[in-house]
Amino acid sequence: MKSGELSFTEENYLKAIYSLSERSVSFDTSTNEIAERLRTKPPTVSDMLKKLTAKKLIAYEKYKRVQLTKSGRQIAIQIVRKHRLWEVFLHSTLKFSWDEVHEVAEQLEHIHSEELITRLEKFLGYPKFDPHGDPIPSAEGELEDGKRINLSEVENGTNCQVVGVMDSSTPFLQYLEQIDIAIGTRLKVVGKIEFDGSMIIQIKKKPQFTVSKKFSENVMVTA
Amino acid sequence: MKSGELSFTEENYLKAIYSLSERSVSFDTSTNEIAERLRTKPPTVSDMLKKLTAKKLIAYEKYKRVQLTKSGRQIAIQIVRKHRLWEVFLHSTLKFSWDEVHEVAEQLEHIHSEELITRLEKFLGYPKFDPHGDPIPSAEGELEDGKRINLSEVENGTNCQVVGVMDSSTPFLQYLEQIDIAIGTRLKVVGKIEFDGSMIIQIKKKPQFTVSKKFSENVMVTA
DNA sequence: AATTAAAGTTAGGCAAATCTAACTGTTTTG
DNA sequence: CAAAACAGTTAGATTTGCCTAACTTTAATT
Repeated sequence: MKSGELSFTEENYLKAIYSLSERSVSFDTSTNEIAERLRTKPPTVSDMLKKLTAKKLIAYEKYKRVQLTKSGRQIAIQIVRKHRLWEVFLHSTLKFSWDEVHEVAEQLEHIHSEELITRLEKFLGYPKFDPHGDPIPSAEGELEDGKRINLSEVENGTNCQVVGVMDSSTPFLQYLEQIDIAIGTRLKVVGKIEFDGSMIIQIKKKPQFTVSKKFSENVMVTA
Repeated sequence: MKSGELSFTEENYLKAIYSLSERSVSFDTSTNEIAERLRTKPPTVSDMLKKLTAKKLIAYEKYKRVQLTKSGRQIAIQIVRKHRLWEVFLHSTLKFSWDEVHEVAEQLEHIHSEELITRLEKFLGYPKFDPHGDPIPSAEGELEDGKRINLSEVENGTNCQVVGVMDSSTPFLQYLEQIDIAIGTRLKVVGKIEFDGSMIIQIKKKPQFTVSKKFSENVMVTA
């Protein structure tokens, strides 16, 4: 391991602390939560927290809750970025299904090479969201949270990108597949029908088609 | 690490033993050679050799030389396979140069996922050689050593794939680039000129062109 | 063949990451 | 508010991979 680089394990701790903190009001988390997330035991976490404190990656005092420092968060975000870019690669390029990508991405996210990620991102066409619809941080760590809105709220003539669904029933997913819409699909709203809220949509240069209000209300997009 | 899976370190030892053995007449290697290859010290190697012996991955007796067992070699070959497929990915897909791919592939080769390699190989179009012209073992561990011959020896009307060069001077490499020939390029010999040994070549559906005998003698291909 | 040189192995130790068992602090609650 | 429950830490052991120093075996050389 090159000097300055973190170990696989340290990176996993930062990632866990990051994601647990994000889910909390006070942007912090606890020893036990981390232990549970990483399927390890609290004493192990206690040890690591001391180590990460020494490296100034977390702000932590005995018996208190844990928060990432600015540099700790920066590193965590870079790992998330790598994880999500690899997920896009696995899904879009290698045709893994949505649910198969995570495990492998967990390994790939720890590959150390700036250049690799830069080129991978370029190859993938600078995607903004992973196959689960979660946003991909930029190289600078910016989390563009292009507010996710309902397709039904998109204005006429606007381009948007599909980032998730509200309904994950089989019929709905099959319908999506049939009309060739998936996470990441970019589409344009070319018309709306006042009468019943139907929408006319265009994908790339394919023929336009119409979807119902019920449909568009179940698709999440970002501008 | 899932049970049965080898650690990063163990995999590196097998790979080192494999490549050092291949280069020897008796298909074996020594403690010191391994230590040097892995930039570690002989006692460390001694320890690991005991461990690998216990796992029946190597045939080894104290103070004697080391050989891989059948299963050890099988595993080593799979690692080589992964390494070379990743090299192709880095070079062909992500446009890394020939000399940049190795370091990153050293990390990627240890990702554990059969499915990943299966899909990666398919995506890459089942390449037979890596960017350095070394053969890629099949999923079954077969090392197709489609004898590398001189392009000048290829018969009229035969398809072949470029696997290496004899000359690596800048002018030659620049010429290769200019006429769009790289490692992995598939081409067809469509004619030969008796007079001076020139060759008429076709790549995919591009226009045919002629190369000199001096040129074709410096290109290695496989049938 | 005896001695030196080299190759290889033990012994003992260290650091990282993990565990269990026992202890200490904090929180909840009757 | 005291006691139980929970959360968190320390202590001490284990495993893996690595090291140096000292020893042993094999090989080379005079």
